[in-house]
Amino acid sequence: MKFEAVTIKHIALELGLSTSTVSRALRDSHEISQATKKMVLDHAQKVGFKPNRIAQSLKERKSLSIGVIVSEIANSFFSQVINGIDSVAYQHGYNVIIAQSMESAERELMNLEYLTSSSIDGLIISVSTETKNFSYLKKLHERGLPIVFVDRVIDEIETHKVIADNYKGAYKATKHLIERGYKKIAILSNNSGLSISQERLDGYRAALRDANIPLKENLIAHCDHGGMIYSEIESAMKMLLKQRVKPDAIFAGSDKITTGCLRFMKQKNIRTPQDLALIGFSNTDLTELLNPPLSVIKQPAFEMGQASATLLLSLIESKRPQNQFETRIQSTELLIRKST
Amino acid sequence: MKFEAVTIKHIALELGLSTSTVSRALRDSHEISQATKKMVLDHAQKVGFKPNRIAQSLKERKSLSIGVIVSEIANSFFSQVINGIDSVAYQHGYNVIIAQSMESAERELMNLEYLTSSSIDGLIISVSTETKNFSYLKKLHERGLPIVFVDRVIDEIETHKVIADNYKGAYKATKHLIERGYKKIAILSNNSGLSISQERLDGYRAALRDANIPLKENLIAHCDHGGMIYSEIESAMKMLLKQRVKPDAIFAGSDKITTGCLRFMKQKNIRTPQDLALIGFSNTDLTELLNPPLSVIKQPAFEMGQASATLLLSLIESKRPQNQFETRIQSTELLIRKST
DNA sequence: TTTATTTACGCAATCGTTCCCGAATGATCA
DNA sequence: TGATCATTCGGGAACGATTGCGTAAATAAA
Repeated sequence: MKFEAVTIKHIALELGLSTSTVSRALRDSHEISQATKKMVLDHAQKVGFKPNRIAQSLKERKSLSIGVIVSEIANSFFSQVINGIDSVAYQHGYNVIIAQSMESAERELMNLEYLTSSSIDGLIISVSTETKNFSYLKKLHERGLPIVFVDRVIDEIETHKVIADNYKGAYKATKHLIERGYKKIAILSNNSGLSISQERLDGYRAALRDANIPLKENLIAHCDHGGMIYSEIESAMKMLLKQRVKPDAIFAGSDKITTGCLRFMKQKNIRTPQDLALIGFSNTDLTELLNPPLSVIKQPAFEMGQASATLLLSLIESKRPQNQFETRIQSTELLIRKST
Repeated sequence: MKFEAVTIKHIALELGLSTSTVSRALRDSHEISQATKKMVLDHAQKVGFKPNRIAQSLKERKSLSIGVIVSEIANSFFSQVINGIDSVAYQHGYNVIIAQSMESAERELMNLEYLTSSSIDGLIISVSTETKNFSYLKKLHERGLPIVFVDRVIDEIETHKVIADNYKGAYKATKHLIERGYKKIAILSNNSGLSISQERLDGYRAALRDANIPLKENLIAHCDHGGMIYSEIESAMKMLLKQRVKPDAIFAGSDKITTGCLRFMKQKNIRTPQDLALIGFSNTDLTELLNPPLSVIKQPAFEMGQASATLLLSLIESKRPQNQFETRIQSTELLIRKST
């Protein structure tokens, strides 16, 4: 069914003017008399005229909307990031079109193709765990699509990036565990292909090194799907707990993995922190209400969203191709609670 | 900076054809020879042609995108709803444009005006707590914009609606509390203007009546901003606990309010369930990991999203104005855990 | 009065696609 | 052989808004 809208043509017809005059009057052009302007404006108001944004987009060759691709909306970190993006975009009159990859490279590509068929002016993306082939993304970027990476970045593509200080965050978390007296600290990391995983792993390694604790490779586990599937957390944990040197603390690499760990421990009646301490990256605001209240590394998700939107808009609205790009590293927060 | 795209015109020029022929070839029209089709298709593939969706939208008078307005994305219930909407929209080739009202009627109106300036084909909305004046929404609907309400509906506008069985959910929760032996059951409801609040309050009242427990008006409190502001939960709780007949159980009316209550009790060292039992509507998947594990009424958020998207698409794609509308009531689930 | 200048508006092209008409071609039939 | 058709393609007008350019009328300057 049709939604009949008032156009500039209707107004022109009813007022006995040309469409150009009406358009100019609405845009407050200096070459239209005050009298005509008032007449047009009043009439437009009366009939509830709203300029057709699609026609404007076609004419102006921009859509005033930005695309956002994240792995999952229903994830506290990403929903907060989106919140930040939305707040900035909204202020600047931009629409936000959201798509989820669900950690699937295929869906990510489809979303990408879909969003970029001239319907977005720029893109903010946090790549999926599966993404290995980023040639399509790279091609888009080379053809001039403004892109900003947030959280999970691709080093090979040179553009603005907004990330949390994963290295320092992981370092702080590990150091905290060490200071608490834990000796056998395992890490349950996200997919190893992800930038964040590498950075966090580096932080973990550095903290151990600085404390002269030897790194044990078999205390490092990965969740290839970022904890999207509970069973991978389960099997990773089982693997870790089967080791000869059983870990006394777990450092979890993402929101989903952190809560997944806690779920696993509860199921297996593993007490926290007595049997096994737990700390992890997380952004849910419920961590202090959990049992036990979780020690976490919290990322400034909302601010990261804001920063990426700001950077993207500057890219979109800059007249000439940009080649100076910045990587904003935003600091994380260590919240110490009962689980460590 | 510009993102130069390949158009049908380029292809036509390079192949020595007219734009009409190219267009028809791409759309697999019967009046184009197989040879020409193949030539066009191959070439389009080669140069990476993607039809400009904006131009298509203008021509076809539809945008293939649907608008979604919720109070807040970073709320587990709504993010799950959006997830459901997205899954259906995606399958049908529709974009989802998301906007948040942040429980503000003003922002809701602005989003509405923005989204409807010919850039969406339909709307799924869950109104804000503040929304009292829905005349603009009604006008849009009368002018033919397909609208589906989800969760928080407006009775006065006749269209498809998707809600959870709030009445029965609240009834079950209250009955459960009664069966557990609680006598003085308070309800901390959402904004009283909201449909869901009324339905839940009705269920609460009915359960008390059926158990011959007199209803005490001063055990009913409201959070006008839906728990968006923590202080309103705090003051409501303080009010309830100051009553002469102190409640022994709290029934919380929304996700935010439920966790807000728990937060309050933790702060005040009120033990759950010994000092005060707690049950509430909630959709976070962390409730069982909380301290104590929370008994909750869980809504089928994802399915509600799917249903509303399905209904909206049927509305959009129906040829003639619809006047038979349905209200889908989806059943809730009572999850009993330690907090009651 | 004539010329120059400003003011206020209309014409028409444009953005990229789609689609209604024609029209040319070759095949088919009476 | 001339008429009828199906096939295959091009011309050009939309969709709604914007804008460069042209121009009539009104005003100012000479």
